Amino acid sequence: MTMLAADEQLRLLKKGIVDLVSEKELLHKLEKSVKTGKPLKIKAGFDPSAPDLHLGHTVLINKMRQFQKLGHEVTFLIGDITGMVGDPSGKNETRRPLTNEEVQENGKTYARQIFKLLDPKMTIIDYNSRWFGEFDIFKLFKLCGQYTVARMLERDDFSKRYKGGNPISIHEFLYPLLQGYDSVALKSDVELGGNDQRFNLLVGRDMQKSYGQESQVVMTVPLLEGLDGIQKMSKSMGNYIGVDENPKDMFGKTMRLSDELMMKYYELLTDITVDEVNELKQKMSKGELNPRDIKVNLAKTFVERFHSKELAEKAAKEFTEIFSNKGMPDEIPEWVTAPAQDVWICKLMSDSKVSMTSSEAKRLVEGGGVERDGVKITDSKLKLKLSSGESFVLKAGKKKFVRVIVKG
RNA sequence: GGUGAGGUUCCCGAGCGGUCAAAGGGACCAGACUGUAAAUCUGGCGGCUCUGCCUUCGAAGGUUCGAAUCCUUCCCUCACCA
Repeated sequence: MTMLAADEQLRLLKKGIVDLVSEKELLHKLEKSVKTGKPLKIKAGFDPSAPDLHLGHTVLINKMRQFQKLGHEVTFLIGDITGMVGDPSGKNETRRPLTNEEVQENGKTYARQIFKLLDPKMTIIDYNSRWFGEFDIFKLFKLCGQYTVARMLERDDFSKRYKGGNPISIHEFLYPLLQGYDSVALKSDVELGGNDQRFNLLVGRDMQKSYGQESQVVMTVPLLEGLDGIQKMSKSMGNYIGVDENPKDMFGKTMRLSDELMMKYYELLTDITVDEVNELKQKMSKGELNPRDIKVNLAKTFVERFHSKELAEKAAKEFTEIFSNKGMPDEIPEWVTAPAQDVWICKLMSDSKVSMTSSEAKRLVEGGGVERDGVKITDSKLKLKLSSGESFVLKAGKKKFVRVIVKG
């Protein structure tokens, strides 16, 4: 493969990033790579315990792909050892070590997801247990000796917790060191990460220097805000769109974004240019375009990227059915029960899984959120008679449906 | 090791012997409104065989007719001192 000129590569890579430490070093590395024909080693680390990628990760993965397209060697590093520590992000406990099988399993899950975006032939998947597995106490001493407590406390998260009187366990200090050592083990030229990883990535630079290597270039990408528009997108916050999610949810969740957030998603997650984004914004404020249509388009883009064009169309159609035309989805889960007298509506709802508990069901009914075949139910004490052969649709809130079928 | 302050329902945080399933805020759910939203307003927000019953206020015991509230021991966190 013939490589693009170094300055041209740099120009492309600089797009859509937050930090670059440092541009000069990156240019230098690129020049050397072009001259020798040797690709740069690009590293990005991932947590093994939650192998579900969401759109937030894809910002980073897109950047990896960009490097890949330019001919560089991308390593998708699964931190199966660092994962036991957990990145210090609040109250952390040492996590249970994953078994070998679990690590393998999660690795496969990751692979399936990233290869929707990355080229399988050009991506290396590695595990940091490969070098930490045989790390002994002496090596650990040496590693710990490379850094000081004061420097560790520079990390925003640590200093906040420390000042705020919140606990910090010693092992949490280890996390940045271990992550930094990963760069030493991989001899990485560039490490990519989310903006919140800045500190850890910079430690990697120091570590490499301590171990006699040239420091890696650090590049961070913006953190994607979650569906709430406040917190960053994460699985634990529940404000995410997963790349593995079914078309219906992926579409629905996108449609629930605020207009403002929608534009951010356009900027960070699609290929359209800044100018085009601005044009869309203008047309919307002038009323030439309906924001809803722009959002539908975004939702389709996502479903298309992670599933297929057909499924994107289907999801769009179904969405319009349910919400705009107040219809019902094509596929409603079915729940079969035996004929009975005096079945309490709330019990029926909890049994058929349309609500978690009967108390919750009661609240839903009293709040006017329950319909039976399109007719609102208002009496939370309602008893139903279920006779054989009967079937009807229960709707709880906007999104939950169940078709009750009486058999027997 | 010493001294002081703490651990309350998903989170923050009030309560400090009965009127406490526990104020207030956030998150969340539902209804109204809309363009699917957001914002706003309204209601809800432990469970159940639901005008009652059961479980919950770090853990275990105890005092009391009655404890989140008092006592004892233990566990955990923070601050200052060593």
